[in-house]
Amino acid sequence: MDKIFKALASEPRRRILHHLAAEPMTVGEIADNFEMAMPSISKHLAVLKEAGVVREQKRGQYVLYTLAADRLSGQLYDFLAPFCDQAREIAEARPRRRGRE
Amino acid sequence: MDKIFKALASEPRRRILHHLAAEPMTVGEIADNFEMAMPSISKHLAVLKEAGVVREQKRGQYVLYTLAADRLSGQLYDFLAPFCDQAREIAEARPRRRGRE
DNA sequence: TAGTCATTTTCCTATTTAGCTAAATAGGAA
DNA sequence: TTCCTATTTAGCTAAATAGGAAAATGACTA
Repeated sequence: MDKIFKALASEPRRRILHHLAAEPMTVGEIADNFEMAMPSISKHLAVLKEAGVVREQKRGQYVLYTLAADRLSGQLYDFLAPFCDQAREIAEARPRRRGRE
Repeated sequence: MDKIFKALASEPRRRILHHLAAEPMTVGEIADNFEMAMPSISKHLAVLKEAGVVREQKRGQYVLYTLAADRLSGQLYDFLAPFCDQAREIAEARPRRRGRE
């Protein structure tokens, strides 16, 4: 739970998620939308991946990043569950995935 | 949107929210549940208040802090809306409050 | 008034984080 | 192999953050 909030506590990282919501993209394509240098984007992606909210696929020399919207919303519903009835219902209705963190 | 994620990106602050979910508490009562010194708790509460997820009421020399669960969940649903249909429905159904940022 | 209690503010230090450039890694093409 | 492109890693500096101790504020009590 710590990782996801640390990951989301960054405007550039939240912007990256919005870009990935449109379609999966390579690091370079993402970087084209930012002023930031590519290594910085790469590190932001590593943080998002560590938090489980994006997935990466090696495509030859490219790395394609995909939004894991289910993990993003799932973790936030889990967090909200103790504070909000609707979130608790949603969280409980969600299939619990095994293994992945 | 930045303030709330910065606020939640701290385990002590998330623990404080859980305590306040049970009942409103003074700074001292909250601090009794932590190893941390009271000034540190006070500063964490200021961050949470700035993010709009707790409210404070002066009670003589005491300050009573209350969880603003509606603001907490409301902001997270707003964030999730672009990523999750259920969140979008909930966010749109919520009465938009004016003025309070 | 002085004294006490609850809380916040100030000031300080240690740690973490963000961003950069340069170098390293790895895949594809010639 | 060599070259080129995409991405990550390393190393650095500047800025932000967390926490503590001590001082300041504000409210109640004797």
